[in-house]
Amino acid sequence: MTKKIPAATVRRLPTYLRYLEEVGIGVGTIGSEEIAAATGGSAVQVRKDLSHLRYSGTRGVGYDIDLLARAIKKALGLDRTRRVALVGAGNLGTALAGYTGFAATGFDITAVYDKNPRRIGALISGMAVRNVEDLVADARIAPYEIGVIATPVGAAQAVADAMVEAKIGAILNFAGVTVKVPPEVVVRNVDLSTEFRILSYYLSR
Amino acid sequence: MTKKIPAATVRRLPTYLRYLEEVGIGVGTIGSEEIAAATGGSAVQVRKDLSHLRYSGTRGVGYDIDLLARAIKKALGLDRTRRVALVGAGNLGTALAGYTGFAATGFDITAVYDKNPRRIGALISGMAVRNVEDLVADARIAPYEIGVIATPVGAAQAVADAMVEAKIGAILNFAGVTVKVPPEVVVRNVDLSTEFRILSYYLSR
DNA sequence: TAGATTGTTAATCGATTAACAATC
DNA sequence: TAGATTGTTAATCGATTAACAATC
Repeated sequence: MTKKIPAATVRRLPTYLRYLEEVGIGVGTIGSEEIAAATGGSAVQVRKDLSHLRYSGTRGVGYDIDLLARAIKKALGLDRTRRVALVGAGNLGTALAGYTGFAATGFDITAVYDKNPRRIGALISGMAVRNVEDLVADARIAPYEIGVIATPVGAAQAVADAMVEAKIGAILNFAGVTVKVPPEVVVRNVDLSTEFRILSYYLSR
Repeated sequence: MTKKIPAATVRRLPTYLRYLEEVGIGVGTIGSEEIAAATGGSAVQVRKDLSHLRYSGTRGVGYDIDLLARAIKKALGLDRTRRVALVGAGNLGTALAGYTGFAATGFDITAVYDKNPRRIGALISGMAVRNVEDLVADARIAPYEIGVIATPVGAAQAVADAMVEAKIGAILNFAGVTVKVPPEVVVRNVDLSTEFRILSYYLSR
């Protein structure tokens, strides 16, 4: 177990990494000023964030892009592939299943599930949609680490329960409703209407 | 201009409101304890958050659901409809355009844009996809307040530039890359790979 | 009045920023 | 050595929590 990284830093490290991947790994060095400009933060904050990593930059020079990217990956546990189960084969699920791009490597969406018989068996990104009732049994054979909920509101809690039963440790919930899970399961919620409403507040001032 | 609400509170108010809408407006009162349980926070935090509103609860009783919902809506500027322009008519854009549900009322996705000639003219949720080059001119006739970027990485900055030129004040960016906009434009970023990577950190400890 | 529950003040905790030391 | 840039310490700021007063 490595040293704990502050939550705010954990949220920003992926953005830094994404930028490093964009400029291209193995292309020399980069300064905190450039990373900050590209990711919308301040240079001090970038340096403070990066100070939690095992790797340090070189004063007067900057950070070696390759080594920095590796250090961030290591710190975020991105040095291994994680199996992902996606539940919900509607428009959103289809969009998520088709998600590629360099930043998505390391997350292997192994199967897509749905409960609608019309969708079960259909092909999405080359995968035949499976019955959500098979999720727990499938996980016994090959465990999932991450579950993605891309169902309508009404189905979300049942899906979360199944994911917990399948011993999934982290859930990404797009369903627009808070799901209840045991405290050891990590949940992140992404909801369009919540985002709109937050923006609305800042528009109105 | 009303009193400023702390950023952390602004992020949570939509979740409270969503829950109130779920239990049903006009059904009596509700306690901070129940709101906390349903939204995954603590009761003190709920009360502290709600103390920023114009409306106060009743000691010994709780909050009137109807009045509380109204007060949150008012505070978030949800007492009016906002026009939304969605750019990117792929899987994700289609999913977002089809988003409905009570929480989405008040955000009127008026038009969907794309730059791919094959998609222009196609129907998405009853709207004919328009050429993204028309965005600025369209906005001159009827302004948009919010822009949603649902394009691939490569197109995102150009779309953001067009949105700024169209005088859009708030952007919801699903493109997985940080876009540069003037400081008065509010941007929120939603990115699948970033979410996966954050979850990865918590899985690895 | 007693019980329930909100609202506020102060303390603690965590995050950001300023200032500057370190060192390539 | 001088210039550039990182890394750290301390100060400030903002968010959360504890304790309790207020009041229905």
